[in-house]
Amino acid sequence: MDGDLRPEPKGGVIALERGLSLLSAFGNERSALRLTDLAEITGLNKSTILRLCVSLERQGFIKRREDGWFQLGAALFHLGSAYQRSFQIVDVIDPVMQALVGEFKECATFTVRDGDSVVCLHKVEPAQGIRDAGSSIGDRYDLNNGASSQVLRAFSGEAGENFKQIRSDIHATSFGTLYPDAAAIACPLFGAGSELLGALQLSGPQYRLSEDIMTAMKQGLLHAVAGLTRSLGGNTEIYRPDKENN
Amino acid sequence: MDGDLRPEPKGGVIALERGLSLLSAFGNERSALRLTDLAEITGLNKSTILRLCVSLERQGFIKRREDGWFQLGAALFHLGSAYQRSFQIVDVIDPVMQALVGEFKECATFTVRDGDSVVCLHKVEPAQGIRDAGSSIGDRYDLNNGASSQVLRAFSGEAGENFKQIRSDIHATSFGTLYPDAAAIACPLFGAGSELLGALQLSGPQYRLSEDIMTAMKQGLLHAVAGLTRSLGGNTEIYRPDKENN
DNA sequence: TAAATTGTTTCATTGCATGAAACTTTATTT
DNA sequence: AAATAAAGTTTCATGCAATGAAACAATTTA
Repeated sequence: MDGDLRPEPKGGVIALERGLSLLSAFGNERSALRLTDLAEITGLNKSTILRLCVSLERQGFIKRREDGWFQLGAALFHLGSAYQRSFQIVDVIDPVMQALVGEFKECATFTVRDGDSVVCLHKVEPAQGIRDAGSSIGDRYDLNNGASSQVLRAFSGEAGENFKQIRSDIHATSFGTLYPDAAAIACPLFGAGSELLGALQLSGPQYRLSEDIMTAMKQGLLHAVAGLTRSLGGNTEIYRPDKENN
Repeated sequence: MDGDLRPEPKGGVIALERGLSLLSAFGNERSALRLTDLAEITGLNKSTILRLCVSLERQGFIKRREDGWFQLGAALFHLGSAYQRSFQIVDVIDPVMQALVGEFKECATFTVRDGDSVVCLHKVEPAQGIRDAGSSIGDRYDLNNGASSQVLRAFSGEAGENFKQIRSDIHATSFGTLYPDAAAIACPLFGAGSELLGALQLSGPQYRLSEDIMTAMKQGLLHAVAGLTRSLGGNTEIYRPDKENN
């Protein structure tokens, strides 16, 4: 990073992007940063950072602790929650996910597609013990080969034999794709207009997920999704395995 | 609003604050806004908004749909989640809150103080039925007279007879304070350094919360909090009803 | 005590954010 | 369908405000 994030294509406001880059500096694990850290990460001049932070703090996007460390502000949490709430689905699927987790004692995640990335909108974890600690709420990563990503890609109409297969199976599985000893199974959730809303996934350590259990999970997921689709006003019989963008 | 949000005190970056004000425009219920809406709410010139939005979108803080409507972007959700995660407590208290909700079939909320406002960091709702639909995750409001606020104020050392009482009771109740037919009971949660972390609250419709039940809830809460305080490395006997800032 | 690191303030320079105006597109009214 | 209104977009001259080097203060390390 060289702090030279002047809008490449054109248009845009440099000062704003610099301010946003300060916020994004917190996105990776570190929950508190010092002025110097921010300068290193963003490549901005310290004077500039200080000035930008005055504005960020005034609007609640950042908070400077008494010891001088910077932290994210409550405004972000507020807006982040608003973002999640804008997908009204979450409230509806939460109980269903709770039930699935209760039944299978494995993690359930609900992800949506956002461009070429995946956002984990919701996650329900089993009470305790070894579990999939992969993606957690709020995570955002590029589409990959995990079960959920596969589903999201397949039902966005991506071309390819495997995606065709996933569309006709109405589910995808993955074994050790992202984490060597994890396995997952996912299926799509459709809304009223038969449009893809997201992917519902169950995942856990491979050694616990025998073929029998995976089959049971598949049925559990498909059943759950059928119920959801119905309560979301969609038609349960809308899978069109042949639809494919080219 | 007149769009004239030039930094009052001094310092700060106008362009940045304008950009942030665009984000904040979504904070109140409306999950999608048109250009004109944004112009009305923020008082900014449409050209300016468009330019700012280029940057906001480039960094994922906003998303413009194909139909031209603006929505919050995934980056906010990501950072909002990071904010929540920075309070490591949430993971620890969630199972406890789940248990409380399971036992009493009423809503549990965990709130923290942020300056003169309260942020709802976590909420667990009973499976179904009538329930407290008051504050939900991500909400942020001024300190008020609800049970949680009272607790947060009392254990921040606020002066006053009632706060003194709350400190010695180690809990506060409220009946119809915020919503005419709701009632709530809350108690403080302390961390390792005996510092106030936040308030844990149970709330529901008054008609269901008889005196007996409130007593049971009080015991449930105090028991839960004692366990939490222990697992957070704190001393269970740290309540100092006499400590008071003046 | 010196040296190094981090945080803060100032200020002259000019880069870039700005908004009016002109224009296109979409909706609403007649 | 024509006329009108409303919403969205692009352009560009102007001057305001964002900038970063430098000087300074406050800390930490040697």
